[in-house]
Amino acid sequence: MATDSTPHANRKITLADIAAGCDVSRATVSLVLRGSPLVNKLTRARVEEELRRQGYVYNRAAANLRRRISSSIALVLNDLANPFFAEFATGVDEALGGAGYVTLLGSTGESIAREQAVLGSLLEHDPAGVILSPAEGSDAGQVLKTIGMRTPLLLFNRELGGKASSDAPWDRLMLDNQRGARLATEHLIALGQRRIAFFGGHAGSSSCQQRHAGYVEAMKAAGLPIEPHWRIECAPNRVDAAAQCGALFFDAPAPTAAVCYNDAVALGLMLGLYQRGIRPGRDFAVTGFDDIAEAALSAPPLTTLASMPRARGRQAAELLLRRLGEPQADPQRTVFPVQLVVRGSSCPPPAA
Amino acid sequence: MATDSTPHANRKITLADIAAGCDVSRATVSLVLRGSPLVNKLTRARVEEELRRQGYVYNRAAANLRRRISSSIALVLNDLANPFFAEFATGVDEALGGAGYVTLLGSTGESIAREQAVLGSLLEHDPAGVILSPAEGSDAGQVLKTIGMRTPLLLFNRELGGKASSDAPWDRLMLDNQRGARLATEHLIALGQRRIAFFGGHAGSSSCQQRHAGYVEAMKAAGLPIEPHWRIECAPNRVDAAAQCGALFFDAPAPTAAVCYNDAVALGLMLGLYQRGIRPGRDFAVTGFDDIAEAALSAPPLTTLASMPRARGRQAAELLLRRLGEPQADPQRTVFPVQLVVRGSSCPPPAA
DNA sequence: GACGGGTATTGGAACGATCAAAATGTAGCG
DNA sequence: CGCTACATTTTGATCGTTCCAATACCCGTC
Repeated sequence: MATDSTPHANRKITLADIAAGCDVSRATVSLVLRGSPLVNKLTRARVEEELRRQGYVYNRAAANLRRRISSSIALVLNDLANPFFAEFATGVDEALGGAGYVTLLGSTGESIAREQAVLGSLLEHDPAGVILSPAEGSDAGQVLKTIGMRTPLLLFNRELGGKASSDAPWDRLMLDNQRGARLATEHLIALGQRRIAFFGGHAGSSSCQQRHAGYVEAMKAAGLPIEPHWRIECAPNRVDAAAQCGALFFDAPAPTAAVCYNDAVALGLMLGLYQRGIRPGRDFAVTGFDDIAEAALSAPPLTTLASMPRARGRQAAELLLRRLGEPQADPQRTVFPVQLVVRGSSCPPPAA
Repeated sequence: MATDSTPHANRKITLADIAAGCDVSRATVSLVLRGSPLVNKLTRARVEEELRRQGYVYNRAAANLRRRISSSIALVLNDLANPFFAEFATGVDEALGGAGYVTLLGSTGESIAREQAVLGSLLEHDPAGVILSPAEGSDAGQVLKTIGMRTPLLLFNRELGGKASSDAPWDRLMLDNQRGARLATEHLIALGQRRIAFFGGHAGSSSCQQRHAGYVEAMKAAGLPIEPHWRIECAPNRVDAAAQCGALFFDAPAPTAAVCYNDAVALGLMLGLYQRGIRPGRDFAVTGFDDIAEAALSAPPLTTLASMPRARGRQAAELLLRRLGEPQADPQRTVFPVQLVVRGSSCPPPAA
């Protein structure tokens, strides 16, 4: 069915081939490709026919080299397998694709070494900008050194360590972690909870610190005590959270509610609670963070904070694209106000 | 802290800059960069120092242009937000990164039009190959036309419509859908189930057809009847599955078990069952397909078929890389034998 | 002191596109 | 007929890298 009048040379078709094929210069073909009004209608038709006939595909790399521009954006994520980031990536790709950019993907798996390697490798492809959700413990100096000053960086989700935030030469898109955790904690307090734990995450990560700070803020404002053993660390995934569940109950007084670092942790904790015969949403209140798809569908459905990752992805892309337009403007910090979504997993304490 | 002895010109550093900086030719610098044994130790040291001093970054696009090779692979997925594909993408990126390739990402959101657009756009960046999990209803002729004969294609997860499979000039990596669904159905039958529905997915998709065929095969082999209203279609996501749950019980005889198109559907169905007061894993048996992370953590945990998407991603990358090495070899079809994972959601029928 | 044989280095032409400037052709007009 | 005005097309240099052939140099030998 394909129009294969041309024998299959094992070489790629270039402008020169088209030019030769319909007896014009390379420049004219180039003008046709870019829809310039300078070319004669008849010529354009002839050239377009020849393009189709030979099955020409544009070589954007060559064009970009000459024009000294770039049409790709690097997207580097600490954990693509996490649905939150998968949604985010989808949003980024949507928005970038719409603007004619291509997404160079890199996943670091929370490894700083891989982050460096991936950034270095992607930068060799000369992206117009970088969207980075850094690995835990990633350092500003390191990142700045490999990215350089020329390529705009948009930082998502986490701050980088080691350098004062104020003079960082990049834009940021963050979630309002502190306020979110405060809202969740206040919600539990309003339900009558008094012994509330903060569960999950690593104390080293900036988002975890912020969420914990929000929790502390709400507890203090309500005049409630905070026991040291109500702070349990664990890796931000279900499996580790389920495993660490027991730690909540080693010492008295045991908590009757937990503000969790994120949804993955909250879902894992609920599983752990079930395994000990404790019913989340009835005997023990749980809140999450992120509002991933399964939060609404767990049993009980999870009270959490919605950050709308796909929309954040689009937003990140738009922020970066705007930055490309005005490279000199001051670095900008955007904070998205997460929203509390109340569902069945939060409940009053069991009648003592 | 950065070694900024060079004033910040607003131009990128090139080979020529380095060459000028330490008084050698561009060719020599190029040799140093590629670790050629031809250059003198002393010269090499001088050049390397200068590279560091000026903060040179390699321009792979320019090099690829000259060498007429490519160092990127396009990865086009029908639904990146689905954890199954997110895991797959992670695996692909892992393996490609390890082999020095960069991943060009594209997500189509199950739209054929977007698939065409995305493929076209990515191809302009001249990838060495393409890994494609096609959108539902995507047509072989169309895809072949935009990809052309030159760029190797690895098809994942779904077949393309419209062209005979046998003469398709691309490799494929598929899951053994039919056998998987047969295993699940046989498992339910062995538990004593007799009225088993096939729930979810679109009848148009090849994977759905294959899974349904496996179900039919097992039912027929056991001599069990299949009622037409035991085949419920729905979009392959939780929300639609939960909404369609009721359709299972419109007509008698109602099923007491369901083989679901995939895990997302199974989890949605379980939610729908709960909402009608039916307890999955006790009153009604459910099986899924994919073994996504949350399958093990739902309540009850989901009996399903493990396909290990991250490993499949690595495998897909390896298959494509091997193909790049030997472009002339015959197209290859690889089928991964999924494994049945028995968990709590499958149970005998309630004692009639 | 011309010659052979390493070792190290280099100039200049590619790769496939774009851009600026120059070159065509074609009419109109005094 | 010569001149400008306009529309269309072409020439040749260029982007940053690699390849190829050529060269420069050093050392030892006849």
